[in-house]
Amino acid sequence: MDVHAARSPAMTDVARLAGVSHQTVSRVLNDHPNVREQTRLRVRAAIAELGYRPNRAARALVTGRSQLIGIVAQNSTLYGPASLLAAFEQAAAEAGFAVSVGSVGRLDRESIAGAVERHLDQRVAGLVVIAPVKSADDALEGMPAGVPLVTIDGDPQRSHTLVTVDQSAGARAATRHLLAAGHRTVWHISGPPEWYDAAWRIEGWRAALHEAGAEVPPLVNADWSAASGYDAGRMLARMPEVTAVFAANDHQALGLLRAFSEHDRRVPHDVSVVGFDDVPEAAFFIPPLTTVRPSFDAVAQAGLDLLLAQIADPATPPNRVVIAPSLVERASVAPPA
Amino acid sequence: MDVHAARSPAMTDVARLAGVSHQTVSRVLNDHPNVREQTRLRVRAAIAELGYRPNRAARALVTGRSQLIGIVAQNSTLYGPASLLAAFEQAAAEAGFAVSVGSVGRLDRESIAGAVERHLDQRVAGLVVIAPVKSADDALEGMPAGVPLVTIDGDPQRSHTLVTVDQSAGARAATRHLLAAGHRTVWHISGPPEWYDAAWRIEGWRAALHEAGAEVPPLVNADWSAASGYDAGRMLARMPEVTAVFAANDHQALGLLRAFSEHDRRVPHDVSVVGFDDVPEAAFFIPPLTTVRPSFDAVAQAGLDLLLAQIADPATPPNRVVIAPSLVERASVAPPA
DNA sequence: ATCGGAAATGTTAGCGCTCACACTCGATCC
DNA sequence: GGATCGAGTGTGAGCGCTAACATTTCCGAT
Repeated sequence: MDVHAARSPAMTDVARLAGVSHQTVSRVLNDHPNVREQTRLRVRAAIAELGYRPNRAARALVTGRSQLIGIVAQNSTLYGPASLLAAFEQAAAEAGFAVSVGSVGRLDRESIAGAVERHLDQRVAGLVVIAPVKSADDALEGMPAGVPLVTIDGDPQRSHTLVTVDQSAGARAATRHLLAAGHRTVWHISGPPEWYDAAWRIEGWRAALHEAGAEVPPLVNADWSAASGYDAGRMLARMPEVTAVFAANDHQALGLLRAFSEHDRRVPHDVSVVGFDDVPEAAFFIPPLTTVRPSFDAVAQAGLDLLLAQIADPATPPNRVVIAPSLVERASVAPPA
Repeated sequence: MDVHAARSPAMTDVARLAGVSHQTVSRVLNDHPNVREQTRLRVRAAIAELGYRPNRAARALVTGRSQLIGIVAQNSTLYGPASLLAAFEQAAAEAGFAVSVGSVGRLDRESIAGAVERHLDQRVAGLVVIAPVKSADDALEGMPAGVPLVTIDGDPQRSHTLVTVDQSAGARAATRHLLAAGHRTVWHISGPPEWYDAAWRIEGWRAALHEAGAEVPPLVNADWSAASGYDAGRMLARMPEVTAVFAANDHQALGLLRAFSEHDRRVPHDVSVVGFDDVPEAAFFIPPLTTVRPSFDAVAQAGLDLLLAQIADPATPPNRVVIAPSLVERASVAPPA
C-alpha cells in the first residue's frame, strides 16, 4: 500500500520546490527575521502546495525540548479537575502547545511519581501537577529539577511555583454569608482532611466563626461524594439546632439537600445550605444552591502563564498566584425560622 | 541519586558503561531475542546506574511513529466525555501509550479539523475522536488516511472503525419501563437533534411507543443542560395528562425535577421520570433518579483495543463495537396516580 | 569605482535512535 | 575438514530538523 503513498514531504522537498535551501525553509517556519519577503512568500507557497507539516519529533530531537506540556491529575471525573484540564488544554493550544494527560488512580507517591516519569519520557517542555494532597507534593520533591513545574492547589509552603484558589477566603465568605442571614452558628461538612482544599476550607470556616464570636460546632467529616453528604445530612437533620450548613462541595450539598428533604427539613426555611464549586447543575438543585465559585479558567490561565514563563526562561524565580473565588447567591439561604 | 549530569545520558553512554555497542543496548530496550542473558543483565545494570531514559523523540523520528495517541473531545467537563477520557488514559498508559488531548470549544468542522491537525503535527500513532454530531464526522472525511482512527458515538453509517453506545436500546428500555409501570404514554425531552445520541434516543423512544400501541406525544426539544430541562419541565408541569417523562440525560432530568417540584407535581407520585447517563449524583436527586447507564469504561476499553489493533496492523478492516447500556432502577418511577 | 558591513542565503554537523547489514564464532552437517 | 548455519554482536547510514558558521548579495558611504 505504501507503493504510491509517498512518505510525507520533508523540509528538503519544500526547499527544492521553492528553490532555496532547507535552512531558509526552517527560517520561514520559525519566523526568523532575515528572510526576504519575496522568498518568504515563495516558501509559504511551496509549503501549502505540498501540504508540508513539520516533523515535531525531529525538532524536539535537535532542540531537546518538545512543544508538549504534561498535566498530571487524579483520575477522576470530579468537576474541578475536569474543568481545569479542559481550560488548560484550550489555553495551551492557543500558545501552540499540545497537552498530554497522565491521570492517576490514586494520589499516592508511587502513582504520581509514575505519571511524572512517563511524562519525562516524553520529554515534556513543562509539567503541571494538580497536587491537592501532601503525598503528591512529596512525590514531586525528588524530581529532577530542570523541567519547569507548576502545581495547582498544592501546599503553599512548598518552594516551587504554584497556583491556588483561595479556599480559605471562599469558606469565610460562605460562612459569613450564613451568619449575616442571622444564623447563630454554621456547621461544616468537610472534604477529606488530607486534601489541602478541604483543610483550608475548614480553616476559613473556623476563622469566620471565631471572628464573629460564634460557637464552633463539631466538624462533620466526609469525602467529596454526594453519598457522604447524604450520610452527613441524615445526622444533621435530626438536630433541630442545626439551621445552617456549609458543605465543602456542591455534590455533598446535593446529598445533604436530599437527606433534609427526606426528614422534612425544608431548605431554606428550616435549614440554610451553601456549597462550593458552582457546578453547572447547582442552579437546578431543589432549591437552587448558593455556592462559592472558583474560576477554573483563571486558574488554568495563570498556571499556563507561569509555566510558559518558566519554559521561556528557566531561571524565572518561583512564583505564586492565588485566585479569589466569588460567592454566588441563590435560593438555599434564608434567615432562621 | 546524583544530579550533576550536564545532559541526560544517551544510549552510547549506556553502551560504553556496559562494554557493548549502542545497538545491543537498543536490542535490550526493545526486547529483541538474540541477546545473551548475561549481556542483557549487564546492560540493564548500566541503564539503572545511569538513570538512562530513552529519548522518545529520537525513536519517533526514525520509526516515523510516536507512542502517542490523540483524543479529540468537546468540552470535556460533561460527565460522559470526562469519564471516557479518564478511562482511556488509564487503558492507554497500561499499553505504554501516552495520551494527548485536544478539546474543542465547538463541534463544527473547523474546530475538529484544527484539533485533528494539531494531533497530526505531533505524529500521533492513532486518533480517537468523540464525534457525536454530523459536522465532526464530516471533518474527518477529508482526513489523510493512514493514521489509525476510531470514532466514539459517531455515525454508524460511516465506514471507519467506531464504538457506540446503543442509544436506541437504552431509550427503548427506559420507555418500556415507564409503560410497564402502567403509564398510558411517555413524553420525551430530547437532546439537540443534530447529535446522533439524541437522534437515536428519540428513535428508541418512538419505537417503544409504537410497539406498545401507545400514542406518540409531541417531542420536546432541549439541549443537554439542566436549564433546558427546567424550561421543558415548566411546560410539562402544566399538563395534567403528562404522567411519565423520559429525559435525554440526567442533567435535564434534574432541571425537570425542580420544575415539577415548583409546580407541586410530585415525583414519582404525580409524574414519573427516567434519565440517561447515570451521573454519580443521580442517586441523590430528589427523588433518586431511575436512569440508563452506558458503561464508559467498556466504551473506552473497546475503543482503545480497536485502535491498538489498527496501529499494530494498519490493514485491519474497519470494525464496529456497540455497547449495550443498562437500566438502573431507583425511586423516580411509579404507577400513575 | 571601492569598500564595509549588514542582510540574505547556503553548508555542515550533529541530536539519539533504529534499520539493514556485516561480522564473529562455535555447533552441525555431509 | 571445509561448508553451512544461526545466535550474538558490531558498524554505518540516515530519519528531519536546528544551530553554528560560511558565504554571497546588496547597498550606501567613501
